[in-house]
Amino acid sequence: MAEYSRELIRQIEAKWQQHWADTNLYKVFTNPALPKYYVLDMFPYPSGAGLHVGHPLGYIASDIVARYKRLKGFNVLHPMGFDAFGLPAEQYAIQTGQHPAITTQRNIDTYKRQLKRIGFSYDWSREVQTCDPNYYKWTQWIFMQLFNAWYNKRNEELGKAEPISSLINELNKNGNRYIDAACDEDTPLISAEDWKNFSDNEKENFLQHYRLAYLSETMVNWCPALGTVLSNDEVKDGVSERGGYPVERIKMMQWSMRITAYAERLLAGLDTIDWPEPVKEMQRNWIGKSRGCEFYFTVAGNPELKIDVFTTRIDTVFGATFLVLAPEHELVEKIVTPDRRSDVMQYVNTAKNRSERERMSEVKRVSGVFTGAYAINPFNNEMIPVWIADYVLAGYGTGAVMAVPGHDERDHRFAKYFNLPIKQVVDGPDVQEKAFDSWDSQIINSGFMNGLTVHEAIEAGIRFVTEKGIGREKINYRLRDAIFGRQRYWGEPFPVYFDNGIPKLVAEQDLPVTLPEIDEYKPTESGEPPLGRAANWKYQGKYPYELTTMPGWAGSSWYWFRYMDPNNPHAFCGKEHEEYWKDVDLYIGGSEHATGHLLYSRFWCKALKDLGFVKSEEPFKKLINQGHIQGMSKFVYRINGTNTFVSAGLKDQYQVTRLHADISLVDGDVLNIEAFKKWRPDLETATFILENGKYYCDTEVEKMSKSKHNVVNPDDIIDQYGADTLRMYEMFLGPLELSKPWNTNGIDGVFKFLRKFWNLFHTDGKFYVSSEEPGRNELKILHRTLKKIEHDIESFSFNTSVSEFMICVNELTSLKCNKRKILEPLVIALSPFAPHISEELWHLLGNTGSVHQSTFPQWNQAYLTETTVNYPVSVNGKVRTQMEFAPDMPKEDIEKAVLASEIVKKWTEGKPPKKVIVVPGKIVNIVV
RNA sequence: GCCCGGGUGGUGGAACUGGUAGACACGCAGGACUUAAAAUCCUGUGGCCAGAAAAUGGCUGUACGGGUUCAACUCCCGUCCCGGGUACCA
Repeated sequence: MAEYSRELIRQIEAKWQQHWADTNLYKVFTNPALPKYYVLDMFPYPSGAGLHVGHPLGYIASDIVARYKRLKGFNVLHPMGFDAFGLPAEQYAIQTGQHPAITTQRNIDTYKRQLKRIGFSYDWSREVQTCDPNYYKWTQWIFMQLFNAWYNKRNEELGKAEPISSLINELNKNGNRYIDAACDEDTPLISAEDWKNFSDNEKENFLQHYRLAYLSETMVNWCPALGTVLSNDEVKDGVSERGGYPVERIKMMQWSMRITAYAERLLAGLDTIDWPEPVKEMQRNWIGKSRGCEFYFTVAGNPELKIDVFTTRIDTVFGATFLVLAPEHELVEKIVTPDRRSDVMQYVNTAKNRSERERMSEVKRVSGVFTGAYAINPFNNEMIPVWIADYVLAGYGTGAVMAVPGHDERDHRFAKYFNLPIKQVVDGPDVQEKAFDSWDSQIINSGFMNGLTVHEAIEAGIRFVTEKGIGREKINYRLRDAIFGRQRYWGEPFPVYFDNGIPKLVAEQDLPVTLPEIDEYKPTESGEPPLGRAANWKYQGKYPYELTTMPGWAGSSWYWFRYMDPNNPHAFCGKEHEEYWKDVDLYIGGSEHATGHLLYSRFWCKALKDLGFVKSEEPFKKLINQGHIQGMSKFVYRINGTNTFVSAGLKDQYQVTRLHADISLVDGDVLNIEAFKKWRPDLETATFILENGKYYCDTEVEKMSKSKHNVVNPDDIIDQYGADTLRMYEMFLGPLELSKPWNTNGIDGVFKFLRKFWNLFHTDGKFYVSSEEPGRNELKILHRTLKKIEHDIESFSFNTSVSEFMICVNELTSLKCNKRKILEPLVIALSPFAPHISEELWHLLGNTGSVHQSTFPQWNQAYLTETTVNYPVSVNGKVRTQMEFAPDMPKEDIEKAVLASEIVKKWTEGKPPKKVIVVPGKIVNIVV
């Protein structure tokens, strides 16, 4: 059994996977004596379709790093688990009545079976599942900590979360007069007396303005089809990301998370972590910090009515020719003049009822209405009209803007449409036809600002409003508080009950609040969430529980801590474990989580740190985004109204419908007609119009998904080539970060490489290695390879390490090298990439322990120094010849030798060189 | 529109802080082995040109147009195309 055959591979891989599991090879323990390294994959949602070849791409990379770090002496934490709450399982439950826990478990089993076949070095004893009550007990517990916390901006430089008790103390003493906290905009100012006189109900309502997890009436994205509320990032183009159902904006009592409290720290922290620049940039944009000025205009003839505006361009205030309020703005009612009232109210109503989708798709359409009121510009006392338009958003800034059509494109479009005046106040091209939006010009036509630069004028403007007492500098964020809940069954229940309408936390010893059984997974007839169906589901037998459940991101916002101490019944993570493992050294996952999971996780990590539960400010020190493996979809063409399919080249002659054909039915571009007919009952009677006796399909690169019938299952690749080939091939495909379509074109090359490697250890079909001393040449090959592999893994360039292995094996093969002293270190170096074949050869070499517990061989520069260096010699930048010189030969001598060369003389045509450049160890260039 | 990435042979891709472009692999072509095929092995393979052919040699070439430099896939300016993100954020 010496041939590296399919049968042998199957045996080797099964044998070692079993052995590794039996001996708990990858089990890891907290051990402060050893340096730690934490490599994490973004845990998957276990979908019913199983794993496809795209999933393992990142997992293979992280597994290579994990194994390599172990060989380098690190204590490596490399866990895997499942993000198991989610809508698909619930949708399936609604359709079939099957409990989502059952389907979820089944899917997890499939995933685990598939993952185990690839030979990952996960410590499965640390697996977490977010739907497991032992896990979500702690998700609930963290929610309780956030409910019991507020954000004190006076604590430390950028503020810090504190227990709610410190807020209550202060309220008892001084009311909220001296408090600077992250809280709702509409939080009233109260005295200690007011506070003490509040009823319990009033006290709780007041505290809700401050809690990090709080209940409030907010505008939410309600998706009637899914029966749930969606977060902003789950809505794409006005429809739900999952399913594509319409979404509307409605007001609803909702749990939210005060992530805005952390805006500044989330921003600042980005400079301390090694993440891809695009992801950091996305988070910066998402947080959307802008510095500006907030001040008010008074309403003409009604001086007690003040309209607050926010602007980043106070330097253009003399160019403001009208004000615009959001339709939802509370002052609209008060300022509208009687003659304009009916028009205004009509506009406000349509604007409010316009779905998000309409507003999105009509971004460029101008609409608005005049209120009849005028406001006074405090800078020049000019009266300017006040309008209402839905391009001003109620949720950002103050919900009102000063419109400067000369220097803002939206204001310009509006002014043009309604024929409002346009003033130029920044020096530059004429603004009547096009707004001029410049940050580095001079201010003109602007009273005391004349002659100042934009930046100087902004400072002057802020000073003006501050001194006049009508405004101040203001930092604004685009970031909104995160809605935390959904009207669904398959999620974590809140540890909350209602006592007289007041939300209260259950006692800690009553955790977890487990999901009750219900008869159907739909909302109740009265429109309550599914949990409303649970019979007699009351806290302590009398208090109603909160009926919504936590959103998808709850369980994933802290799971990396649970892996550190996964089975602890007394804490979400034991202190000693948390202090040892601290944070994730390497996190690999898709960039689609840039503004969701990765932002929420950073938020929870910071909050847990503030409250003293963990030590790290940032959860993930280094992040790599792996690219996506796309599918190659195949298409067939059915002639409309018939069951006849026409080959791709002839489709233009007919009216056809384009349909996906499963890729297993297509060989190259040629359809296997017999298999196609058996694919679905309706195709049995299909007829075909062929080209050259064959049916050709069209190909398109698309996302790999079940619905597109282009999924490649890793199991099939493993059946054919083995897990080691799959692993190395996925790495060989190209840089980890790149997205690429899956094709197996090159897989034979990788397979052949492994066989060649195997054959180095075998002579005439028998295992045989020689104990002869290796020659200089062999040692050079070995050490060059070790150096390159080490460098490539450290820089996450796995495709080039596979190439280097190939070069090495090609060279050793042509040298017929079978020397133990060369081959044994190579087995270790290869083991992170191809763990099974390496383990087998390691044992054939007579070793007893596992290769995965050996030590990565150290390369030695002494074997790599060359006796001569090959210099390319170029004349006027064109390489004309090669010359060998000793590595330490002085520049002058090289120059002389080069100029003496016949070939060089030929190219210089005897002319004296203008200049000779000698780059030591690199190149010689002669300029004539 | 704006913000990030990225454009290199027939294909996937390599090229360290500017220093021999196309490593490695696939595919393709030719050859060896074979009755034959598969498998395996060997040789060649960016394009154009010269050479009967080989050896060899020349020109050209990293999306396009400029520039900096002894030297540019790499740096700078402009244009085009592809991918991702974002979208009335005042």
